[in-house]
Amino acid sequence: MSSLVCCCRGCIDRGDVDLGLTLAIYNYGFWFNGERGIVVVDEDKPVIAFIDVNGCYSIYARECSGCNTYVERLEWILGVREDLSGFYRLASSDPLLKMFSSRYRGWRPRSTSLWWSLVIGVCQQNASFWQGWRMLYNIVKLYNRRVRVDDEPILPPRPVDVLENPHLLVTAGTGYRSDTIVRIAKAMESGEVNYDRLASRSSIEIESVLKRIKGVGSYTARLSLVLAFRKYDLPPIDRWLKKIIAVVYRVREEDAERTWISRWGRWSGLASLVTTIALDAKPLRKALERIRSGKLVPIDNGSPSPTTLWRILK
DNA sequence: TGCCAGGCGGGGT
DNA sequence: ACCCCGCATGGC
Repeated sequence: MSSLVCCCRGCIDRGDVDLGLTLAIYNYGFWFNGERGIVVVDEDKPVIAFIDVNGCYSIYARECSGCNTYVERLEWILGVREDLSGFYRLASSDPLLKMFSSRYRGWRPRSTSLWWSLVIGVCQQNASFWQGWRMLYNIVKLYNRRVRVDDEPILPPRPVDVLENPHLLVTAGTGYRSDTIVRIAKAMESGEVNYDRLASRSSIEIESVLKRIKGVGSYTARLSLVLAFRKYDLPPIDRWLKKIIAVVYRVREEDAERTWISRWGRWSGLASLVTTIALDAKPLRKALERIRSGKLVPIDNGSPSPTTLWRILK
């Protein structure tokens, strides 16, 4: 287990970003407790940040040479410099997302590593929201990668951890998806897929490279564009969202993607993610009921959803 | 019990 | 370019 030392403390200028929302949504209790979040700044070294909802952070690493870089990366992960005014301008007149966008304006997507975004996508394949996030939770808990800071926080497994003990993926309930996760781990380890090399390329190019991994299709690759690259021009559209688009905008399902992109433009991928939050990632049937009754913001009745996950799975 | 769920690839036409 | 099926698993 790595022992980490505190490299730097400070407070970021969070502007109008609501770090409470940003840290809470789509997160687990071991990485956010309502006051303070743990952000993995660099999975490999590793570098982690503790950050309070007020923006004050401390960054831990094995050695402290690159502290300014770490702070910049922390800000990028939290999206505090990201200008979403274009998205909100469109959302303010959108029948599906205007309610969410006016009440959750301070939220930003929280980025993950490329590796972890792909694992997230694979766990969502052909499964419900709850099943997928439960799998992901099991993976983190079973690999139990820890670093030595006062309370030994848990980190996601690295590709190498998964390759050392691939069978734990099955124990985690990923079923046939485990082979895909292993292939992703190999592609990352061999350098065949590399974040820094991809980051400067276009979304279409990144998608096509990621799709070379068997088991990674459009949906998973595009979810990575959103979560790992903060590129939103190619939206992840699964059968859930496709159906919702068809109903809300009264188009044929085959026209759903075109409709979505022409409506949201460079914000399409963000709009996809926001839709899942606004509808509490309910299964299709219930999501459509929610739309019919106009309940287009998260409802906290204690049941599992992107906004309540952190209070349930700890 | 049997069916479905926020995909995907492979095999058919 | 389609259509269709199977796929591990867990929830209902």
